[in-house]
Amino acid sequence: MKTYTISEVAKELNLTVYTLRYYDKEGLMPFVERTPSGNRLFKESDLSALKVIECLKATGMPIKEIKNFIDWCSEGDATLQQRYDMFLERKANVEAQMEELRKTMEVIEHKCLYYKTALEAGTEEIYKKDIIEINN
Amino acid sequence: MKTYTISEVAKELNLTVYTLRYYDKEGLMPFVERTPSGNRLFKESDLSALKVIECLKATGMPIKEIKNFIDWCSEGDATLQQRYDMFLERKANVEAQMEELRKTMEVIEHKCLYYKTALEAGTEEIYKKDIIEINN
DNA sequence: GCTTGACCTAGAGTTAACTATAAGCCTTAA
DNA sequence: TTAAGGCTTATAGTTAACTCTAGGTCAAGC
Repeated sequence: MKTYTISEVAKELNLTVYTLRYYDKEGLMPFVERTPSGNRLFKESDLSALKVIECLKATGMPIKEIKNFIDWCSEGDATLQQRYDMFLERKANVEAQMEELRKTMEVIEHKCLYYKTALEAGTEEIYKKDIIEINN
Repeated sequence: MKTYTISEVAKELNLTVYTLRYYDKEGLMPFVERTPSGNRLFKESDLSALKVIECLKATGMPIKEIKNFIDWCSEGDATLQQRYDMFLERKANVEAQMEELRKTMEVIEHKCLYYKTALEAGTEEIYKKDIIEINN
């Protein structure tokens, strides 16, 4: 069975070895085994789990909450409902973030137009008396 | 002309007065005037500018870079191109964030399904030998 | 056998973005 | 005229998520 060293995993997941050790210290990787001399030995399934952790991080979840999830995973079937609820909550959260980004994008695009027009005119003075722009 | 105190602005923009003073200290609000006794006095146009600042923050722009933009604004027409370029860059950045969120959402939705199925079965053992899940 | 390089831990340092405190100044209502 | 409430500054503290350093172990190649 193929295994990986910490620096291979770091490369693969675009993280640093510092970050991986930090995650371990925070209890995010209780599943990673060691060689007889104490080096971390990552399995394929550990890589998968780390990808899920990265995904949860991408939703904006703080590490302490990710740790709760990992703990639930270790507890087995008894925590299936909590974990399901957590992912539903994450889903709602990501939807809200997307909506916020869409609104942000609207303003940014408006500004792009604003500056495009100003650049063509050579000045933004044209907007200074423009009530519409003032409300943006 | 209607003006606002710092706490009115904080309420309006869902920020704290601490945050507003911090922004001021960081040079994000050189336009805000003062009363004779030294209190900040916000105009409508200051609120608009703060909303643009909030928008830039929502794109993930660090405060120091927002300060650069504010400085450019003070320098007038000579910096129109820089400001335009900056907004184009922000736009690309937000698009990338949206794409990343979409990918994240796919994984989260997959996980929601996973747990829904596991809950219905009462166990996640059904997945333990499932090669497909291991690669997620 | 000894050097090199990758790994280990514990713990200190960094950074961004707040968040709070202390001490003090105006204005206003009792 | 004095007490309260909202403002001011300077500065210290907090938090999350790293990021780095020091000092050490271990396995492989010369």
